[in-house]
Amino acid sequence: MSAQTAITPTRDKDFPEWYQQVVRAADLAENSEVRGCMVIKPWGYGLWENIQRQLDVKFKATGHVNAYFPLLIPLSYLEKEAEHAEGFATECAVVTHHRLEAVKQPDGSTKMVPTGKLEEPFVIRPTSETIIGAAFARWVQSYRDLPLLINQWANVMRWEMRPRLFLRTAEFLWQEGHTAHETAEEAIAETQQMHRVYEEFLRDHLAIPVIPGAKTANERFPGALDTLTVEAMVQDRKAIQAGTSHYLGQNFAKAANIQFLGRDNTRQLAHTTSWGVSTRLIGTLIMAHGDDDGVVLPPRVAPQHIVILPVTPKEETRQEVLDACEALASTLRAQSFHGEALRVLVDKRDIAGGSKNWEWIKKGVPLRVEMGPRDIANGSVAVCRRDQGPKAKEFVPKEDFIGSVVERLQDIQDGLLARATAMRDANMKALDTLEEFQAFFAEGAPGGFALMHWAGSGDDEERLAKEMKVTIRCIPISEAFAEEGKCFLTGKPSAKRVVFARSY
RNA sequence: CGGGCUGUGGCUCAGCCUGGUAGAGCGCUUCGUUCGGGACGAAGAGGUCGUGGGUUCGAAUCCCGCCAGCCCGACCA
Repeated sequence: MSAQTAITPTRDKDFPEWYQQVVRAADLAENSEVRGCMVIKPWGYGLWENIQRQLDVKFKATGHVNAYFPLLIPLSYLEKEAEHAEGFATECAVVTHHRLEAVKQPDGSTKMVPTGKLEEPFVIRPTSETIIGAAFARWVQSYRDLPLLINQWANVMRWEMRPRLFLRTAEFLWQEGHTAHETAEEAIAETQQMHRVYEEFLRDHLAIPVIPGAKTANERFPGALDTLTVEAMVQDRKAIQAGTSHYLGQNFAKAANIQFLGRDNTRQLAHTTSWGVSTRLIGTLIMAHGDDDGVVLPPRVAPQHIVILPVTPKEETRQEVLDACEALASTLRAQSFHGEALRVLVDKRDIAGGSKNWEWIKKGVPLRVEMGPRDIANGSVAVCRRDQGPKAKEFVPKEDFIGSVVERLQDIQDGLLARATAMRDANMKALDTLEEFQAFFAEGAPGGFALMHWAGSGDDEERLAKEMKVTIRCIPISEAFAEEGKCFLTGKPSAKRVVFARSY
């Protein structure tokens, strides 16, 4: 009965299957009866709430405010920006009716039949550029109305062919920032600022190192002039786009007619941006830090920082132990970690201690604290860290633990980032020739991020994507990638290396 | 939208070829023994066998339609 690892198969054996098992074992989410749509369970949603709250603080700190726009977009709005419309056309859910009629069947059952066909169908938003653009057009009259810095927390729907929990679902939760500016320079600066916010959030909150960079024209958001991305590497060495920030130029302003009277008394089009991250961050988090015993959560976003497990071997001392655990929890909750009160749960459920312990291992709680009669007598607690083995346990004086708990959490947070960074760096290589490139991504090879000199065309890029399933993840912003060289495919001069990888 | 596969208690699946009216493991409930620990034993609850039709005395099992899901391609946060 005792398995080596809590999750089978292990990451090495079958990474995609491991991922699915982890999502289930950690009780994060499940597939629903609606195709491609997931039920996010409390543990997974708690994670999202923390991500949401902490990002929201950063958005507010950079001058943005939240608003909410309709779920349904008039079909005609999507026809205004051709490139954008084409980009999303194949994955739109369309609302065509507005009422149902109950029709009695011969067998006595009732069938609901849609009636009330709509003159103009609505599209369930795949993203909200068009409808927010329409609002912006009403709100902006003068350069004095700019910039307009709006964010929306919402659900969107993209009828994906192949859904996977958190990574690609038909409906998903996200935030979409939409801003309008007087000048291109300001809009570009905004795009870059939010790109940095994402980079920092991934690094400091999710403990995931990313490579910030720009997408190539092929990979750009439909309708954007420039798409910035933060690319993370997860444990199967594939890349995942964790956040994007788009400079939209005047394309959407033109489509939505966002005009204003400028300082020089001329009518001008606004310069807009949009930027977003989604529940995909949770999938990224799982794949970046998870191990063969389940999820490993960075303390900053964990729904619970600490779970206290009362050890109650004897009925006589049971109440005493529970009281002591509650008292410890209260003491801990008075402390804070990065400005948030410590989240501490006392798991009083009357189930076998071992399975209870394993449940929290699988859920990835950063610290587990056991306290039983012996600990109370000794004034100690048993502390287990999720970033160490499931059996690793340290007995420490209770007062010492209380005094060091914040430090311990930060140590776990830092350790996860260090581990993820080491993993990424170990699988990132600068290569120079086509042969090296092919060997790097050959079947059976470990793969990873290949840093290549590139001066090829969009068609060259597409061919590589088709033939080798490898794409340019980004053209890094960092000067660390800058150096003179020759394109590995065309031999043309190149001033910077780009990141090639397989991706999610 | 093309190619392959699958739909059986909460979960994973067996049974289908060779029709006779439903099984296992896990999970769940109760009791007992354990218990700093993903325990053991016993008893028990739980199933229109995706759906509609056909063949048959009789269908989870054979035939046809439909629906849903999974995997492989094109698309994607």
